[in-house]
Amino acid sequence: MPGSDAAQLWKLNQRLLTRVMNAAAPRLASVGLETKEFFVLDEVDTSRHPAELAATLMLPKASVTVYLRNLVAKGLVVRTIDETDLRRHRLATTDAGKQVLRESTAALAAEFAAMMDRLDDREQGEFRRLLERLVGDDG
Amino acid sequence: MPGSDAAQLWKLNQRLLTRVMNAAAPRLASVGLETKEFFVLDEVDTSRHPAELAATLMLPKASVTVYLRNLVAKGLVVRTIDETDLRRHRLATTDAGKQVLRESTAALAAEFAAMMDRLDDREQGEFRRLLERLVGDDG
DNA sequence: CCCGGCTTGTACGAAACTAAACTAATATGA
DNA sequence: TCATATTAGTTTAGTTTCGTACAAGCCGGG
Repeated sequence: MPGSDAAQLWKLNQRLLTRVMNAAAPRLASVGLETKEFFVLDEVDTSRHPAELAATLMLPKASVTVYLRNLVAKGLVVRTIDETDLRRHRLATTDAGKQVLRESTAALAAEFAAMMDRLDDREQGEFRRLLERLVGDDG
Repeated sequence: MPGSDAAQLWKLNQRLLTRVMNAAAPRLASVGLETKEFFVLDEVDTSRHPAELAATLMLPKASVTVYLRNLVAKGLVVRTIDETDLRRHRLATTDAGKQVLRESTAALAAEFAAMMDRLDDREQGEFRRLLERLVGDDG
């Protein structure tokens, strides 16, 4: 229950998340996405440019560059120069990207739901509230 | 609503997990462990041989080989032949390994606690309860 | 205006990871 | 019994990911 139990809990949490992603990978592949690409694509319309995206997803900038290059090559994302800051790339999903994102999100819904079904609606709401507090602000 | 909400919960949880592990990495490094090595070392005395360990941690066998080689080189783990099945390597942590494991577990728990400080006592209890439900029995 | 200091995205070489092939030992079964 | 299939662990070769350095652009103080 004291400190070491927290580590145990975290270890199990890690395993749970890994298991879900492993289960989801084939479904993502069927719509042509790698797992990391999915997370990047999913975040594109929220985080407007690569640096912000890297910060949000806690990935190195260099890695984000690679994933974006792939997504652009697949025609799922477009890059344009930000006229207010010429260093920045404004990012946006294409229609095809939105479509793929919808499909992949739907494909994953089953996996996520199966994991979260251990909690009832109220608990899921509470869990979400606490998570947002913990993750919030980037801290 | 349930599906996409579950996905949202998944993402938040994932982000939190990554942040805690990133925060813990320097502390683990100070006792001479990489993050992945920590997970392997932690599992050595539970899963007796590499194949089982790979299955439990959901890592490829080849990766486990590498991590174990490093842990053995550091004197934290010993490999012996299993006399009942000569293909198998029996694994065990050394005293030094146990010591490092205690220290690194404490370090991880400390990071966990630091993260939880954003919540008050009641919320911390609730969060842990929900997390335990979620990962319980490991599913 | 312009010079240092900061930020943005990318490129490149190195490190980490993994899929597949390989060696060795055990199990199966005709 | 002994060929065949299966399992354990490692090695190898190819890919992915990352740390560092860099060019380009922004910003603030003189």
